[in-house]
Amino acid sequence: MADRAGLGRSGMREVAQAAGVSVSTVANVLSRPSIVAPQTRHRVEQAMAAVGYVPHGPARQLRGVPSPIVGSITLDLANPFYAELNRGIEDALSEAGCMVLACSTDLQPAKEKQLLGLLQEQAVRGIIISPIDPDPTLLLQVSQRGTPVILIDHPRRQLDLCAVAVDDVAGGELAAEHLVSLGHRRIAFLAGAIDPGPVARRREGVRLALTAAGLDPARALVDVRMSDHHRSSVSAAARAVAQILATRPAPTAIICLNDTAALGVLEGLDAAGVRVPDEISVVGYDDLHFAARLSPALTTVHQPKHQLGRAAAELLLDEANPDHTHRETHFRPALKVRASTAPPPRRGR
Amino acid sequence: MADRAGLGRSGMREVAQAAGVSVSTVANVLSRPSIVAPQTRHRVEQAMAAVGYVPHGPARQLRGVPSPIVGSITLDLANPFYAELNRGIEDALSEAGCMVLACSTDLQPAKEKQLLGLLQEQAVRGIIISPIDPDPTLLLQVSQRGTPVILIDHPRRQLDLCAVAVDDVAGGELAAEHLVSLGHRRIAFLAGAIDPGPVARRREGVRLALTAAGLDPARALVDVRMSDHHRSSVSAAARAVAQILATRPAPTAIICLNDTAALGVLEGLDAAGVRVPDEISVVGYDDLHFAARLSPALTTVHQPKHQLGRAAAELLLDEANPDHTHRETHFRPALKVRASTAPPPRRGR
DNA sequence: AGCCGGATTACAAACGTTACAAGAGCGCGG
DNA sequence: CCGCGCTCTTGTAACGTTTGTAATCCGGCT
Repeated sequence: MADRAGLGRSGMREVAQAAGVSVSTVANVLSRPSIVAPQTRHRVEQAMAAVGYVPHGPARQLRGVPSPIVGSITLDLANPFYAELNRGIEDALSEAGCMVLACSTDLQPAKEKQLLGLLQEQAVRGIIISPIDPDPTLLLQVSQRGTPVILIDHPRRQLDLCAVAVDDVAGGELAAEHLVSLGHRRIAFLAGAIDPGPVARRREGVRLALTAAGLDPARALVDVRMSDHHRSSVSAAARAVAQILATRPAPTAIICLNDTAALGVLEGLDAAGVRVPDEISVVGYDDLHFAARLSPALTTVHQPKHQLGRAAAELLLDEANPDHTHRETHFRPALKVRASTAPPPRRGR
Repeated sequence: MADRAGLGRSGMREVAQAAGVSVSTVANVLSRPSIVAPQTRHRVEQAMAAVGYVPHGPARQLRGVPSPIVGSITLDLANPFYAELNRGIEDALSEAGCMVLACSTDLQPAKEKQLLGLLQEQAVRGIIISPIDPDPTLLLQVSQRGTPVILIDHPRRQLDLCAVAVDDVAGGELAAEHLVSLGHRRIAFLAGAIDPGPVARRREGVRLALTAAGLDPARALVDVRMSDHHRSSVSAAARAVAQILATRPAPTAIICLNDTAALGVLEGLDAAGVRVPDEISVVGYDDLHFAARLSPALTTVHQPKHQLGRAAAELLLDEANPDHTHRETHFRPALKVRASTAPPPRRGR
């Protein structure tokens, strides 16, 4: 009766034996306690405690119970943006007794493909993905094979999948409109070596805003790319600064693909002795915790990271619902104006 | 023969039928291809592609194949420290085809217990945990029941478990010695509402260093605690600043439990018009990406976050090894001196 | 005393996979 | 021409659950 922990795992069989009942009675205690006589139930419960019974999830899955595990495929789970996103997913899932299996692709389509395979094999409840591969056929296949897929920040077109997104074009527009209204006429857009969809759309938003302001994007917009060794994105950005400073005519503002890159940009500008925002303005993207505390405080585009994850998880959980229909949840970005942006310097044409 | 994706999942039975062989032959193609005649093998492989076969992990597990899933239980996966840690875990695991199931306890022992249960049920390959509950018996039980447990930053004593740790006492000492050598004689230690082991040990390290310097900890060390609504740790810290500033005699330096809190402290000091480091010095902990870019750049204690996770995952993977012996991997913290620390102001006694 | 119904509990099959033992087919030497 | 050994394939049982159906027990009724 005491807590003698049998070594190794014990299953219903051991419990049944210890309680002097059949395996199915043990099963009944677990899944339909009401049909078991109270006395028997107690005996079985005591036996479960005595042998240290832990139900075996995989076996249950085999019998059709859905897995409590949800896969999350992002570019990098250490990136604070995705870390917050995953946390939002986790919070929504935990209310349903589910958990996040967090995976990083490091922008490599091959890795993404491999992860999709692994997750399918695990028969997860579903997959939430920020796709790097623009081709959606694989995702559709996964979905058709029975693993629900929720897209994050991917243009869904008429795909038969659920999605959550924040409007990246609008985000780019916000940043550019702000700079234009301050008087900037030549703006650098700093991106990585490869453009995930969201970054490309932000650039597109910038382009649209410039055009709308009567500027010629071909002149007003300077494209800069970092050599993206994914982990050291801070220092890569610092190196990109040199390139921007060497451009003629010189941009008077930089829009960065995210706050982490902006961090590196500020560092690089500081090292180069260029003052922000007096000599050049800097805009970030994401509004991470530290953005407001940088020197100078970073003007950036806010994204509802936690809510985004939560919404994705909620859509995923709803897929179990028999009358579920695929749909899309939208969020709007918001500009946070802080100290890193100001009118361009006078001599800056 | 074409890629007609059957809706829903298909198993070996469907493959066998499509290839005109028995289920066991399909199984052989998968697990011991060499014993299958090349011609048959090709036929089966084509059939697998045709029906879109995906192996069913849980069923394999039932037959004894270990799960590729590893649980990671930390205080908060959105916290950059743990996000980096998880990334280290993921990197080591991915080399072995494994994945991280990332969970947050939010400092609640009850949640930790619940997660341990869920992970056990999933029959994960093992669990890597930064425990909040100081009582190790539950963890030992989990381990005895067949789920390997790796501790992170937990005093292992003679527990029969693997562990990785960075020496928190030494970290506290580093911070305090630095401040003492600058001339500080009254130092505030800012902690959360509850102390996880690591924070308590850092405080202990500070105390030891002060004593070693001939100071009386009862006078030289001021304990301050934040009301810890876990998510808004930045603003909670800002509020704690008021409390510190009101203390008499006034501390001339603050050691924060982590960089995130330091972020809030800098913000609060800024709002209160107190200059750092001229009027007060601030030391962080963790050395997160942004620490070097704060204003002023934050002096902090560096922890090898990624390596810590990697080491934990490697220990866990080694548990499968038949001649595995439980052991401990140690790391040393390192002080990063930057601009947020300086000698105390003159009048500050 | 035999039978019935309700309340409990037991049996058996199935989920998708693996591994072992056993079977089928075949060429070769005796 | 038979049987042997070889290669390749298949049948079968088992992993720990769940679930539908059958079996058992009981008291009460006729």
